[in-house]
Amino acid sequence: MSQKKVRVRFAPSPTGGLHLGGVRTVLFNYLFARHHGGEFVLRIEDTDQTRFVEGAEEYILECLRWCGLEADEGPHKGGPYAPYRQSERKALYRQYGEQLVNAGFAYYAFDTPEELEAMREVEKARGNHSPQYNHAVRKIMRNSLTLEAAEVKTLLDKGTPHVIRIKMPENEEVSFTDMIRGEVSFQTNTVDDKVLLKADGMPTYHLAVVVDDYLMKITHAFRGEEWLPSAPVHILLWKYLGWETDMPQWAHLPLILKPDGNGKLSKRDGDRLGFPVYAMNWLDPKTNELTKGFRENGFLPEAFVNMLAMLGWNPGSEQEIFSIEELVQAFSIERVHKGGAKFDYDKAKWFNHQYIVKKDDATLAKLFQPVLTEKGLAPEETYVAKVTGLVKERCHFINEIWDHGFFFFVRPDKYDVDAVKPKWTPEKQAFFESWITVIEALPDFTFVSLEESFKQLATEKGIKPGELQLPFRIMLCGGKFGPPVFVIAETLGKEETIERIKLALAIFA
RNA sequence: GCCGCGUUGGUCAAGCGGUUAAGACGCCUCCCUUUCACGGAGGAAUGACGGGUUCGAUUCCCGUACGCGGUACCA
Repeated sequence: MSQKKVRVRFAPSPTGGLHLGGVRTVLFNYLFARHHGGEFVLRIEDTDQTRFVEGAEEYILECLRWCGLEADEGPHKGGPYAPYRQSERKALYRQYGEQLVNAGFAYYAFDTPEELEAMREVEKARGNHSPQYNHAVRKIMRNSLTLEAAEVKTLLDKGTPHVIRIKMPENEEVSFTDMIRGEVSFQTNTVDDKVLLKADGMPTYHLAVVVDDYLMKITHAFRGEEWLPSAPVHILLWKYLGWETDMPQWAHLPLILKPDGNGKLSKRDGDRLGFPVYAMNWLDPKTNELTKGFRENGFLPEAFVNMLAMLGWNPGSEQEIFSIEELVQAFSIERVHKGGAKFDYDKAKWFNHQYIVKKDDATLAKLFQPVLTEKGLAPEETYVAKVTGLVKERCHFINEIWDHGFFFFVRPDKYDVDAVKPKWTPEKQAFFESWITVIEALPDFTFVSLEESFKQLATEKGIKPGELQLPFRIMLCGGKFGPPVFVIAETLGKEETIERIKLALAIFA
């Protein structure tokens, strides 16, 4: 066992919003690094210039910040292995491609896109379902393996567009031990000669990921399961570049699947089923299309992170609610489940509810403030906090504080009269009229004294207090909801309570 | 098609050769509350299929099925 310091990396390509699954990959990286006292680096894999999206990198950074999963090194703060954007490391890669060519592990290929297309057509016509540029095909294409050395030199000297491809060996088995799946192996014959360096001089993911993981001294590489099929290319590259002993340990994370049916969860599913898929709102600068995020939907980052941790990983105990510190403590990559997990929004809501209930009222009130502001309301902070404390038990989201407590801020604009009228009597009307005078004179306006006087007067008038409580609730809230009535009254205060009783009495009569 | 990975209730999942096959979400019933929620007590519901190996398979092996992923000068 080497004693190398653990270094992991999250390497997104900045092409859009950050998906749930991406955040989970970040999380697992982060937890693993912290658990082992290692470092977590953020590397931007922007080698495909045609897919560059304005603002995507900033968005990713902001997501990590919101989730509390910030990287120790990255384009935002530099570090000993800067730069952390592959586009800024462009000059680095070519030498490794050439080293590979010189060692006979790779070759120059001059085929034009048209020639490639023609080859595929021919292959398809021959019944080849998905033509590959492989050990057989490379023998009939235009590359440094088939061309005369002198011609290759001329072509190169003239600056002819070309790529560098890996030369996959024939009849070999490549295997490695995945931290989650155990031994995984591939036959090299089934893998094609992947492009390593593109005609524009940029490396492909395949080259860049191994060069940068090596240069950045990455010890453990976690990525989605969709990368498993190209693992043999990467393994071979580590070997061919002579870095085999420094190769990181791999772990291919299971996918997050859509709740209904099968397949990878996509933002489309979110739109379709009515829940967010991205961490935060993402506005596509090209299409102007807005994709909803967990943050804007009223999720607390701790809840979001906790929920994600339990999707594909479990501690082996019955504990489900974990602070980030507890996660760091408990996390182990071996306990990551192999199979994909269907995303369950109801469970996500449950997690958020747990955290809302736990969170202190003042903080919650602050997060809720924007909703109030948007409605043109500006109640006192302490009042908002008090209300929040009263209703949070029934909220799954921050925004729901309004749904469950709006009547603390505005008078009801409609009443559930159907719940009152059928059983309304002049006696009940009289009860409330006289109770107003009773509470007006109350020395203290607390839910205890309110309830006492309410029940006492009801008994005096020969009405069961229970029959009066629902009408009273509707007077204050407009409907059958909310915290205990007398607590509502106390919170509203004497004046407002009396006013609402009078207003409602006029309607009930 | 080919290659790879996977498969325990509706969902997340524990288990690592002998269990009444945990727990959570959701659902249902009841209690609490003359609102709703929280809380509490119950309930229904699970090892894809077929072969082995074994005294004994959810657990190990092999097939099959199904699902997913990959099969680009995208990551």
